[in-house]
Amino acid sequence: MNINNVDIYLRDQGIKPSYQRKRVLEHIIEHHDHPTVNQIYDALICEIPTLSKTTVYNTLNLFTLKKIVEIITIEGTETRYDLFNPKPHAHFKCDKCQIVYDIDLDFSKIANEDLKNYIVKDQYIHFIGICPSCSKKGIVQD
Amino acid sequence: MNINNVDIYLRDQGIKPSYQRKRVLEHIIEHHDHPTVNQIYDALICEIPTLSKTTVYNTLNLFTLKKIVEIITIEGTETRYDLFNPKPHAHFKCDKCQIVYDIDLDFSKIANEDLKNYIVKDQYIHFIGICPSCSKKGIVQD
DNA sequence: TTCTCTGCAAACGCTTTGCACGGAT
DNA sequence: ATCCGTGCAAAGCGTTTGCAGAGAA
Repeated sequence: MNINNVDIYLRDQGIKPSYQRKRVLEHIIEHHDHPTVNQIYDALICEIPTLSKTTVYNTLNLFTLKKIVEIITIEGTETRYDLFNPKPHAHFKCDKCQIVYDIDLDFSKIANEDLKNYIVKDQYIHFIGICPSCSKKGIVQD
Repeated sequence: MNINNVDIYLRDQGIKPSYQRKRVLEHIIEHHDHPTVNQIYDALICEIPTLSKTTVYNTLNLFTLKKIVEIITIEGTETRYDLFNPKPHAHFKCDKCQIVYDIDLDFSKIANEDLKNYIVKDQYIHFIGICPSCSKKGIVQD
């Protein structure tokens, strides 16, 4: 997604562009690693010393409601966020570097016989393993 | 999976077949709806009034470690359990009846170009929607 | 003034941990 | 007597809620 002006973009979505909201959105735009609430909080607390986690939660819940971001559930314990992406795609989480990558993947190809009587509203695919960057580094798989 | 004698099966896995452990395993064998810890606890508390949730957690963690059961993460908040199934398959959760179904699905078909440099260790697919039983009942999709 | 965003503190739900009792070997 | 499974109570962790004060319109 291309958001040139965070201020105008938020206003267009009917959201008051407070400093905190703009910084959270900017962080998600600039970091494609699908950060958790804690990662966003830790990254912003330096420049916004008064920031509270509640505000990060409030903001992300608001953004999710407005379909600005989407929730990615990979491990049960951690809720990760990414810019909303209407294009079908999967996620890959690297065991080593913990980064979550987007993978282009056409879900329609996997629609099969066993699903034909089900009405599918949403579909989620994720992979766990070693990413190209980590396997190139020769880090041994355990 | 076919487990005729829970007692012998647990012993074969190197697990002492206590009454609680046998009942938890039997519940999972008899219920293919991928129950949560609470569902298992609620189902067993009637016949085992002294049962504690800690024991259910202990037992399921032990079973997971021994690859007797596996964890299914669909919504972030709820950890569901099923008998370990080495055969590749996906899950479908019905929005209406909340039941989680197994779907036969060959993951190899979705291995694609964008994944070719990734070393995939695990793969998870799940769908959300309306199951055949609920859509037959004419329950309207919202 | 009025509205609403922020952020502290407390509550909440799920899961794990510490520990003592009791049953099995 | 030793080992280990159980279950209570408390702690831990991520997230939500209640609420008062600050700031914007």
